[in-house]
Amino acid sequence: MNKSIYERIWVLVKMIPYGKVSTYGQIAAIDGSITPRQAGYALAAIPHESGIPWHRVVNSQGRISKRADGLESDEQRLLLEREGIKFSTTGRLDLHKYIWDIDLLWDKMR
DNA sequence: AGATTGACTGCAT
DNA sequence: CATGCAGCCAATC
Repeated sequence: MNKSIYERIWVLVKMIPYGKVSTYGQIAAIDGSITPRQAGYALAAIPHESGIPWHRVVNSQGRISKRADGLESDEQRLLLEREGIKFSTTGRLDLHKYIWDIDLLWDKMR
C-alpha cells in the first residue's frame, strides 16, 4: 500500500503553525499533484482525534467551508478564534494576515 | 466501466 | 455580494 494522497495532505496540514491558516488550493499547490478538490476530499477523511489541525484549513475566500450539514463548521471557527484568529462580522478572516506563507511563495503566486 | 459526489477555485453574470 | 458554470480528479456506487 503506497502513500495515499491523504497522508501527503495530512503531513502538510500538520506543518501549519499555530495561529496560521492555509487554504485547500494552497495545500494542493504545495503538493503539486492534486487539485483543491482532492485536498478537501482528503481533509474530509481526517478523524477528529487524529491530532491533525484540520481546522486551520479554510477556503480561498477566508471562509470556513460547510460540511455536510453545516453544523461542525462552527466548531472550526471556535478552534481558530482560540488561536487568536479574528473573524469579521460576515464570518470571514483576513487571509493576507493569517495565511501560512511558505517562504512567501503564496504571495508571489498571487 | 460509467455515473455521481465532493470540507474547492476562478471567472462570468 | 450571490449564483452559476466549467475544470478538476480520487473515491464511491
